[in-house]
Amino acid sequence: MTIEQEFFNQYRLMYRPFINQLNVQLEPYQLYSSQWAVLRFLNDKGPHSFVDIANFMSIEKPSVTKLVHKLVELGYVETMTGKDKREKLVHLSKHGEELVLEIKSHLNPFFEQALAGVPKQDIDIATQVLARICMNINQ
Amino acid sequence: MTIEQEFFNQYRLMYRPFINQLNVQLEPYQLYSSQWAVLRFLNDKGPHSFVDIANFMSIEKPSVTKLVHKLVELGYVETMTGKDKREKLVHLSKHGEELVLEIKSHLNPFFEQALAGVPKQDIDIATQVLARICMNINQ
DNA sequence: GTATATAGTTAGCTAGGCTAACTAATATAA
DNA sequence: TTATATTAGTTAGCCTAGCTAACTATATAC
Repeated sequence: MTIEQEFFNQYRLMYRPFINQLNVQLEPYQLYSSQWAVLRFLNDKGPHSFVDIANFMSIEKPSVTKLVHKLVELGYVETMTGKDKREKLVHLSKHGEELVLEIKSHLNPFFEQALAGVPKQDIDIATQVLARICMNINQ
Repeated sequence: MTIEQEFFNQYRLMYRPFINQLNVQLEPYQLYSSQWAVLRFLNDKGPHSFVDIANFMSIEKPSVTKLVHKLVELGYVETMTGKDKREKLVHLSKHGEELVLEIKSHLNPFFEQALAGVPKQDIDIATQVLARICMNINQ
């Protein structure tokens, strides 16, 4: 088994336990991890269109429609017309902004526990490896 | 944003592009990535029961039933009675074994390209980080 | 010998995506 | 300037990849 194979094995092996635990953490807020990903994107990068969200998350437009409409329903985001009459910009509502802050701090202990015993330097390296793979795959 | 948050953001951001590309690579073999995960497990770790597969993959038994039955249908795995009349051991068929070898070598260029420009040492560190997280989450 | 636990199955559900086909608005090219 | 092509978002209906609840058959414990 090559070290590349080993890496991707391990990557995939981690996915389900991680997502399951993340969903447990998010349950008190009645959010699923995919919805949380949208909220975090809007919080980190500001208001964006449906197409922007689709591109960032590597999903298709109809999937974004569903996610955003659900978040609108929950009152966490709002939409406004964008640079022309076709485009809609999605942004966090007041309530959504507060929620994101609350969830971020709620998740921190979980993240820290998950990375317990891992040197900060190694976390940085691993993050850079993941980012590089994204770049390599998407170009 | 803490470095832990950054790591998990990046982890999740990579998932969809990676799985999409992996499924493209597996398409010639009429396999989905989840089915491939089962084949690889059986190849790497030898014959195992349905419960073993469920535990290893962090999924539930009924999900394993579906996956394995499909692989039996495709002729890639076979089942035999295990250590008592309840247990069934799943193992690769002759055809399945050949296929795994073929797919592994087919995937190598994809994995190498995805990790292009990443020092071997960093791949190792990243792999260990992922393994450690699995351990931390599952204990 | 009865209660409990374990392995696998079945039925039916959900999250989280997808494609195809559509509308409305905008941009481009003849 | 109109006809054509492109873009943003939506709708309908599908699929993968999981899930829970309830079941059967077998094995274990008391």
